[in-house]
Amino acid sequence: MSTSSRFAVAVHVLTLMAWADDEPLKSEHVAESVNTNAVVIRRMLCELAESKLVVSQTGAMGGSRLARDAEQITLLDIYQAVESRGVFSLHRHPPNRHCPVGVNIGTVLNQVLDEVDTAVESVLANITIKDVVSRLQPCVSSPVAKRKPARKEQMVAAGN
Amino acid sequence: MSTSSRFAVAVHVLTLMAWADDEPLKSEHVAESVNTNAVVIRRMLCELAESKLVVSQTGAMGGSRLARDAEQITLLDIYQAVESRGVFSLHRHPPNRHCPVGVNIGTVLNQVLDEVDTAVESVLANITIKDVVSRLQPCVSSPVAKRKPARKEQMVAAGN
DNA sequence: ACAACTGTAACTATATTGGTTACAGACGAT
DNA sequence: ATCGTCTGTAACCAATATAGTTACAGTTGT
Repeated sequence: MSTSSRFAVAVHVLTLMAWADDEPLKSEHVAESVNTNAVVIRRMLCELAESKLVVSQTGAMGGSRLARDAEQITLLDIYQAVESRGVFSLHRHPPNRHCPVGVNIGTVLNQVLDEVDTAVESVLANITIKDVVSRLQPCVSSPVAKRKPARKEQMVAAGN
Repeated sequence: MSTSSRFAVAVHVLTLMAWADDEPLKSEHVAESVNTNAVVIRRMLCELAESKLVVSQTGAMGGSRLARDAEQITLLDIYQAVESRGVFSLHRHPPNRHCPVGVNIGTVLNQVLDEVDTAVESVLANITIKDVVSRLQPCVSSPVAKRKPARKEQMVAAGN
């Protein structure tokens, strides 16, 4: 479904800043860790700045850092800053309103999608960037991700 | 994030079949209700058939119907049949493994994404197609969807 | 045999994301 | 003051996923 890694990248970026502990990071440096182009990072930093999660400084010796403590930034804050829509979408074109199912399915689907969004949000609201940093340290020796088999396996650090 | 309406359409399709109560539906007829092309529907019906949610019959007087009772089909079944990946994706290219954050962020992110997937799945597992059909009837007079303001508003039955 | 269906291939169209180059403007250091 | 180092942003192109369309082979009831 989601073809976008925006959330993953945004969490990565803010984690780097928490790790750097208030020292401003250059977009070029962040891009190296994320393994992408610095402009992609700067675009994302602008969105994060609009949501008051980071502050950036232009000019020489500039860079970006967290706008507040790492334990005051939840993954929900990040999610809302960089992912504009909910988890699912409705029909591209509205269904046939002359069909008894078509005319009302949208209302029911919206109720369901709301339940889903709420569930996702409550998971994300309970994890802070500080939590992510803490979870980072214990796994120095297990560089490969493990996830439920149901999900198409996603490797990290694979060939680089 | 999700640019896909596959889940919404699949729920719509199976709801139609539950509504039709075992009478086989033609793809052309389903497409009319969904407001799309019959081939799009047939493609999706093939996926749903592979997951044993519907059965189709070729030839004259053919069509598709539910493979089992509407209360035995959950939205999780549908989700797993038509949406291949989890809610979020990891980085497109693996992060820099020479960075202390980059080398381990994938592991931590996968843990988080698993939590999210699990939350979504447990919501969907508790709603059946029969539930959707029941929720359909009471809303004959409120054709416009209402969702949480956080989500970009999605209208149904808008201009058709 | 014929008409009415599904299954499927082969396209095209559309949208979103990511990557790249280029450059204006901010700012610290000298 | 000006120079080098940054961010912010516009304007592209590339890659990917989904949706829509036409066409047709194969299946089946009548």
